[in-house]
Amino acid sequence: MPRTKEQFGDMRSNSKTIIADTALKLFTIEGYHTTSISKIAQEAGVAIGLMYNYYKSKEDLLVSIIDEHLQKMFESITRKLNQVPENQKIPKMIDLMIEVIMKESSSWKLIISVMFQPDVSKIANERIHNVFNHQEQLFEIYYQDKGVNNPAESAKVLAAILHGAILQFACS
Amino acid sequence: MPRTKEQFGDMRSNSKTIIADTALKLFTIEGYHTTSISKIAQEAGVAIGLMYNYYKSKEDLLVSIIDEHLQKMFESITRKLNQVPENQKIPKMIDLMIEVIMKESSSWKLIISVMFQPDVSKIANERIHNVFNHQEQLFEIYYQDKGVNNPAESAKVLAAILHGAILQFACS
Amino acid sequence: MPRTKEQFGDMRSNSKTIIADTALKLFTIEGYHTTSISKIAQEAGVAIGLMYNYYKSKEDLLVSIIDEHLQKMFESITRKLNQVPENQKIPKMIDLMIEVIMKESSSWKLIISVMFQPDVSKIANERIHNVFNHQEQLFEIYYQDKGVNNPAESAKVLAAILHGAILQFACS
Amino acid sequence: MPRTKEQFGDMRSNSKTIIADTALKLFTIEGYHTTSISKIAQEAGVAIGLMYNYYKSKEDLLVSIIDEHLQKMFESITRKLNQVPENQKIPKMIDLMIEVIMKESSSWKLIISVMFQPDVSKIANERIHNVFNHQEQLFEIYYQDKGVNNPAESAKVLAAILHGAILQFACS
DNA sequence: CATGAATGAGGTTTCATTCAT
DNA sequence: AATGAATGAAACCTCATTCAT
Repeated sequence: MPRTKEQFGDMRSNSKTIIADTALKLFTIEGYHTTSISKIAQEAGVAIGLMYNYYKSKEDLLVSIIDEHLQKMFESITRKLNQVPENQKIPKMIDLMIEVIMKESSSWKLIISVMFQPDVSKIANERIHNVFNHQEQLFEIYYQDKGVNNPAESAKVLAAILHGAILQFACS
Repeated sequence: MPRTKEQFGDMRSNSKTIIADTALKLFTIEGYHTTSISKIAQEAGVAIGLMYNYYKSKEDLLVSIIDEHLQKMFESITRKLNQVPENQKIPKMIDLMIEVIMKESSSWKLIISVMFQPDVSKIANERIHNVFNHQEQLFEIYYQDKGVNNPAESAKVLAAILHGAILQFACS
Repeated sequence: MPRTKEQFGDMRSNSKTIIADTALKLFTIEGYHTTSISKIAQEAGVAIGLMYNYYKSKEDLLVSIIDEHLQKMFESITRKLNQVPENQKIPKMIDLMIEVIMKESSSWKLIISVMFQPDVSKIANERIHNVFNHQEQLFEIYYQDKGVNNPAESAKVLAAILHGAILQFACS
Repeated sequence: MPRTKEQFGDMRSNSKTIIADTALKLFTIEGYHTTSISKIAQEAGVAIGLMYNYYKSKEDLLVSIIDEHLQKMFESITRKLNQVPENQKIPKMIDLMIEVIMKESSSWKLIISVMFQPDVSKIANERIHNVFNHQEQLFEIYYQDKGVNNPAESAKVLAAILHGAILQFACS
């Protein structure tokens, strides 16, 4: 009698999580290039080939991990921001970001480090920079609405401070 | 007429310099792992094997480049600090560091990026962190001498600010 | 009500037939090596593992398909040849072969292509060549009985023409 | 003292020839997919990686071998056809083709077999079919010039006979 | 009989390093 | 000092096959 759809779904979900978590850990500690697929498999206690049931390639694994974390963070933040009055959204957003980052610092260390590793993965790199650029734009709109003198410049400064702080934290 | 010893030395130092400069450029733009020795050789216009006349390995090349730049910076800074009264040495040091970094930003981008790339080279990584830790200690001594309340903490903060600024600059 | 033995047999034969037909189609279009078991299963709408209920291996699947078609052809031909006077058997055989091949050209394209693919399967390859060699021997006996001068040579020529024609047809 | 350009050129040429010849032999005997790169290297007496100094990939190796042989054949044929009166060019061309094929039968076995192996390499396959289609067009022009009734049809028949003959020969 | 996640041998490919000249 | 062909370990990746349910 074959397993049910649900049982198979659970198996997949479990394996995928184990692999992604192990990869995240090793990428963070050892770095992306020096972490081999077989090392991940060994550490995760699965066969080498299993990763390829869930991810197209090593790069796809990295990008997926990063995407998932970025998405999770922004989902959670966006949800919480709904209950905040318009003119306090940006300060609150900064608070929330730092909160999220502190709660899941290990995965964030990876994300931060990828930002400074041009050779890790151009794709992953672009994703992250897009996110940060997008944030700067949000800041600019915020400053425009507030009638600040030079919103673009102010947004740049705010983004620099925020991202600098994240960075300082993640690398401590 | 046979070449003089100096001319040989020049040639050597010439090829060596070209290789090191090319490597620095490529490491910074493309990253350490994605820059192959043959790419460096091609870009530098020399044979693949030539690098191994000057450096033991690819890692040694990286470490040497970094060491050289760190050393050059601290030599230059130390020299200039001799003419500065004791109690202004730290502020002056910070000025000088930023000045040096701005003048040779491309090499500093590499150094910074290596700091965040655990997989590039443990050795290079350690060197750099040693330098930054050493600097923190200097700050601590400075604050002790000044009779500041909590010199260790103050040194940490100063170092964080300085290194954060360097980082912000290097990654802009 | 429990299923009868026959119903089970039908189901088995159903899945088996679907798998074999799908495999034949894909092997012909895409080639043997580039057609994966999972592709066949997907296309056939069954689980990957099911194939192994019916066939020992991928190679066995191929050999079985080929064997089945060869056997079916010769059974059908032999049956029809019984009603033919002895001295017309060979010409009739040729007619029948061409008829069969034209009726099931797609499967024959596979068989032909396997003949020219040493790397597909040594076993399958040998089977097919045996069949063709066997046919040549039949021709030789036929020519001997007819008192032809050089029966071996004539048989070879006849076989070459026939098989050349089959080939030309199958690859058009 | 480094080797001269010429010495290096000879080395390259020798290695490339050894690899291509060995590959041709193995592809013909064992087939493309069942011949591994390491088998070729071993048989050729060189390191596994050497092939990649000369060819981009295994497929590129195959395509290059085929291209080279097709080109060599048509060059040689075209050269010889220059000295033949216009209205005898096609018959002469057929003679020459058969001559060339008989002289280098082993490489032609590979080419023929690739024609019937859709999974070997779509690229190689297309190249070969282009050549044969081109030839059919030449035949058509020839028949047009001769004022034959149905030149397209006649060309198709002539091509079929010629290529059938080549095939019969190559697979004997 | 049917399922598909899991396995791992074996393939292709890369590239730091060596070495004869 | 300089050359670049040759090496081969080790990486990534594929896919036929197994097996628990």
